Parts: sequence; structure tokens; C-alpha cells
Amino acid sequence: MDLLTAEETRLWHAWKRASETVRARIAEDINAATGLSDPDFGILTRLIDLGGGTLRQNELAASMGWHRSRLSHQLTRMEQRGLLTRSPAGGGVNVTISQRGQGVTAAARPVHAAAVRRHLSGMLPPGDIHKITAILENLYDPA
Amino acid sequence: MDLLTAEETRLWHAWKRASETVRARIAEDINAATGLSDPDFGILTRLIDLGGGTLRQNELAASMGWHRSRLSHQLTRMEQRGLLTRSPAGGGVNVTISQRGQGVTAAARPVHAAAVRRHLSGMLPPGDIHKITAILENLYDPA
DNA sequence: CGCCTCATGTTGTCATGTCAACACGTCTCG
DNA sequence: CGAGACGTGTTGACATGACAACATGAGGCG
Repeated sequence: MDLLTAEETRLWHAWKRASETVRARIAEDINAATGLSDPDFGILTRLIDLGGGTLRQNELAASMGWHRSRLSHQLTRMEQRGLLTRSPAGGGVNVTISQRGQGVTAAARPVHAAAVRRHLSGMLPPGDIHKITAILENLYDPA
Repeated sequence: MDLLTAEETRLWHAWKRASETVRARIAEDINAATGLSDPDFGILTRLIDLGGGTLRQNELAASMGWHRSRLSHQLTRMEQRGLLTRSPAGGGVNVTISQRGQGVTAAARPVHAAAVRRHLSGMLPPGDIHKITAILENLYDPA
């Protein structure tokens, strides 16, 4: 068949609308409470959780699933706002969270947790969460 | 509890990654085949499917779930590329798809259908599609 | 008519995201 | 050592998206 069936179209529209809406709602909660954007928060938490405060720019990009240039632009903006610092390190660059970055991240975590529950996990059938997670993971990285 | 459990964090990461990846893959298929971006395609199909080729800018914005300024910017770019025209119409503006716009949209539809199947519906457990659609719809517009 | 209000778009500014071109080390191999 | 190849980042140009300020015209009401 050439075109989408009504059921497929409905799935496609629901997917797009849900993706945009959930992302926007959670981002807005975090931003209202802390001034961090969604990309800001993702980077800062990875610096702490994966690197104890410091990561090679390279590894950071891989863990975010981002291209180098995207990360470079984002880090430039975040560095200007004093959330982190960059320093050359043997064939690469180390990214280190600043004190201000640590404080803001600590403040953002519970807000983020509440937002994820309110706008995402709390809206899903409780018994299906594990299965849904597996389906989502398979979408972007098929087994 | 203050912070997310490991299971919740996994869901959140999977959600974000899947949202971005699926959107990007489908958009890239359409763009490679026709030069249209995802917003381009959304607007052109709505002009045809909802208005038979012409819609008030107002209605177009509502059907996309967009703010006026976003639509205005997008239409400016699309008008410059000859995909549509704008003309004042009693207290508003009529947006009309051009012939070129119609041709490109017709070419894009089967590509879009194939992309949705390859990157989204085809990756889901077949028996669960209806349930997943309902879950997604409930996410952005709770019953 | 003259003024006000509201709906509708437009515009400017900035953040975000994508892509291609470039810069700069390190490493290998001659 | 020295010339490339490669890995790693940076930069510039542009598309997209969010938000606020402004322009404009239609309607309502004196």
C-alpha cells in the first residue's frame, strides 16, 4: 500500500504530539524552577552521574547521542553562563561542572523527578511501564 | 521519594532518545526524497486535507497546534521557496498551496508512509499498536 | 463619525539544532 | 625526524522554535 491507513495516521499524529508535548511540559517545569533548559540539565546530570563532575567532551557527546558540533555550541553557551568549564586534556577537552552548576543541578533533580512522574510515568498504565520502556529502547536501537 | 528510581530514569532516557531519533529518521527520509522538512510536510498536507488547498492562517495554526509567530516565520520561508502563497482575506490571511507545493507533497506522501512504517509502526509489537496509540493520546490529552 | 478593544499577523531577538569546512593535535610509518 | 591520516573540537551559516513587542484592520459603542 502506498499511503498510511487511518490507524497508522492516528499513531503517527499521536506520536508526534505526545513527543513534543511531554518534552515541552517537563522542560518548562525545570526551567521555571531553576532556569535550566532541557539540554542543560541532561549535560549537567551526566557530568555528575557518569564522570563524578568531569567528562571528556567526546564521552559526553556519545552518552547524549549528539554530534560534536552540537555539543560544542551547547557547551559554549553553558560555559558563558558559568555552569561548567572546559580545559584541554591530551588530545581532547575535559568538561568540568562548576559549583554553580552543581548547586543548580541539585535543585533541579527533584523538580525533574516530579515532572517526569506528572507528565510521563504517572500517565502510563503502571503495569506496562517496563514493557513500554523496552519498546522505546527498541525503537531507537533495535536488538 | 525525591529522585527518580533506576527504572524511571531508564524510561525517561528511552523516551527522550526514541522521540528524537524517530522524528529525525522520518524527517530525513522525506527530506532526502523531496527536499521538504517535517514542518513543511505537515503544513502542506493540512492545506490539502483540511482545506482543499487553502486555509486561513488562523485555522492552520490551530490544526498544527502552533503559535501564530511560529507559523508566520515558517510560511515566510515556504513562500520564498515557492511552496505556497499568502493573500489578505477579510481580517486575516489565506494560505494557498502552489502547484509546485502540490507536486512535491504528492511525491512526499508515499515516502512518508514508508518511513513511518520502517521507523515507527513497523518497530512496534503488531498486536499492541492500538493500545500504544491510546496511551500516547492520553499522554498529551488526558481523558 | 471617532475611539476602543480585540483578533490576527509580523517582526526582532535569542536559544537550539544541523551541516560542512576548517584547525589542531597525536600517531603511524617511511 | 617529517608527511599524512585520523581523531577531536571549533566555527560559520542557516533552519527551526519560543517569546515579547508592535502593526493593522474589523467591530462595537458612544
